[in-house]
Amino acid sequence: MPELPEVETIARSLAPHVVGRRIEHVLVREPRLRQRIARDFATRLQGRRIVALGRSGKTLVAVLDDERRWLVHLGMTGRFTLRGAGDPRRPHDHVVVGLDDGRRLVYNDVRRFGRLLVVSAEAVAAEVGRGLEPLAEATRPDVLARLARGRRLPVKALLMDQRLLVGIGNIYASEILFHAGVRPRRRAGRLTRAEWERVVAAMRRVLDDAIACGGSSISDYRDGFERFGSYQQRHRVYDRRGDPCLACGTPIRSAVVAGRSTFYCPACQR
DNA sequence: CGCACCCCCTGCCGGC
DNA sequence: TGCCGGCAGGGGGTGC
Repeated sequence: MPELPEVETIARSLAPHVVGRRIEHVLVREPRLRQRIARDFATRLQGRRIVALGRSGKTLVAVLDDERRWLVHLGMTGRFTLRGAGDPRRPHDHVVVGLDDGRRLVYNDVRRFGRLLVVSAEAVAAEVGRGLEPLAEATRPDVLARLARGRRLPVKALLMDQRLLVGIGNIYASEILFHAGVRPRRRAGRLTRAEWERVVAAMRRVLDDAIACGGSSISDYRDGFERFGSYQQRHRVYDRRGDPCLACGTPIRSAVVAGRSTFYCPACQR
């Protein structure tokens, strides 16, 4: 579930509280995530100080004082939250990281699709992918048009391909294409220059607005202090099948595109 | 190359 | 009320 805006919100909510803190103990209660947590995971964190907390694509990146990076990918249902010293343990708390102020960073994940690892700075790109950041200046319409040239896959699949563009998942792909007025099944290589301009503008606007709203809380997502986001209230198409388009009143349609449920307005999007 | 499937795992919801 | 199938925001793999 957590896409770029949710991961960004978690990083921003936690950074002021964890940057500068030293990791005093690490408890891996359940290592069997999608990728098993490495045996030396705890050792690599133990005693380190957190010098920065940010995001790359959908991955949380904590910079450690030995230059290594602690990467946290939340999968579908992962939560990464800060708890007080006395807070009780909860079901699906898989990793607990105790800080030197007595608080704990907790990785909780019902479905265990997440991923936690500690790698060297140089290895980060290989682990999180080398795709373009949607909000970076360099991610311009002509750049996406070039990546899409000659490709027959649906534009929605291209937006979600983390090898090309990082951070956009199933919710925001549908929302971005609505704002751009482009149907999700359009062949990526056949979008016009003007359409790429609209897609890039929509991408920035939707992701910026979603970050400003603290992300979308559909069911599991909460920020680093378990607060809800509110961007779900601004969704124009996601999970609105059959409801009237907020722009023109036409019922929103759904379809499966690239294996994922997809929502669009047949009138506003062409 | 693109996609249709399968997998990972648990919880929830709607239908019967 | 209770059971069961289908579905869920993530990614990765295989085979056609």
